[in-house]
Amino acid sequence: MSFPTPGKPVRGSKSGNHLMALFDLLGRSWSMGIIWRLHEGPCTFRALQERCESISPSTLNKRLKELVQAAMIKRTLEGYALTKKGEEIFQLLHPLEDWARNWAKDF
Amino acid sequence: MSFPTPGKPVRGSKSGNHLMALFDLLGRSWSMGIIWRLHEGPCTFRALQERCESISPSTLNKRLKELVQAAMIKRTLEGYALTKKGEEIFQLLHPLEDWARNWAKDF
DNA sequence: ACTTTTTGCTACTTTTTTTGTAGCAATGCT
DNA sequence: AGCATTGCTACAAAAAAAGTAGCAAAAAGT
Repeated sequence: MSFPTPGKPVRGSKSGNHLMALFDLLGRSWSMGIIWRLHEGPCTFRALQERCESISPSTLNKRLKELVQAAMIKRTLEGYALTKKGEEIFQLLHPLEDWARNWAKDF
Repeated sequence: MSFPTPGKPVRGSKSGNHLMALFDLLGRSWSMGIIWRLHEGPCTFRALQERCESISPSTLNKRLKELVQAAMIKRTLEGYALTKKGEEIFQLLHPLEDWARNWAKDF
């Protein structure tokens, strides 16, 4: 199993532009949700599945493998956890929360 | 055609948590890429298709309709363009570019 | 006014992703 | 030993995305 690798063709860039590779990775179902939920703390596969409310084990497994390969998630004695890079991505996504709150008002 | 609406069930939240709705929307293929490319300036459907390098018209059309409904994109005399909200989202995504550059070094 | 080009799609089929459900092997607890 | 929990895998079904062709409307050119 592979993940959208910078330097290889990805969605949005035949030459594998790094940003497009990142968009391809984060733009898969549940990617951002998993990172978000994992930030609450390391946890087991099954617990993570529950945090996500409705993810199937097959999808969770696939996404986890990709994110591990992409160095955003690692396995620890306490289960799956964000790496330093994963934590950084979380911090970059963080501002979306407030923005989304505001955005939601219009619906 | 509908988009992940805050307040209604979305991927990651049965109650439609606004952030999960946003993740659902942005986490569809090409969503972030389209926003990114549109920031270069308003343009026509066909031109946007070329900016995206490899998007199919059916997917582009679907994504555009969703993003228009989500108030991130509007139609103008010059073609499709980011709205104020779309521009804000772009600004929030912007830091990902530098991060991705760095991340890419490890592959 | 009429031809040509460009534009914004739609229609349709194929391929890929995601979902949903069942369940099994490994580990740990009692 | 027996039972519960964990981390998955297998498989089928549904949904999303890709790929290709082409048409109707508008714009541009002559």
